[in-house]
Amino acid sequence: MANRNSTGRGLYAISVVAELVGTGQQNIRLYERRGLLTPERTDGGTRQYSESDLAVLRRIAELLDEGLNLAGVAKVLELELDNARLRRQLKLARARARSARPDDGD
DNA sequence: CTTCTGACA
DNA sequence: TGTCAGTA
Repeated sequence: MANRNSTGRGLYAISVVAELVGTGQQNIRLYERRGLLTPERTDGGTRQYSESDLAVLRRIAELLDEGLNLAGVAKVLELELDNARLRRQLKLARARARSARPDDGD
């Protein structure tokens, strides 16, 4: 598996993510400039990409391939994050309702 | 490794 | 507009 730090996230340098995603380092830096992702930085300023950053980059490649421009990709990513947050919230709310009212399940 | 600039489809 | 090469 990938290298792991104390927080349990695998870390990658931009050169390796570029090869994994199949794009150039320059493009990945541009995506960051456009607000599509925000990788960690070392004290020296070097980008450290996590496993989730890698997933986002693969998603970006997918959306670009479908014909979206970077502005559109940024919107989709934002909405997908909101959607994931809402799903987690709904799951919790359902669990609370279930325990408070046992005879009326889903 | 970083940033910026310019050429190309 | 996004990608890629070259540079400081």
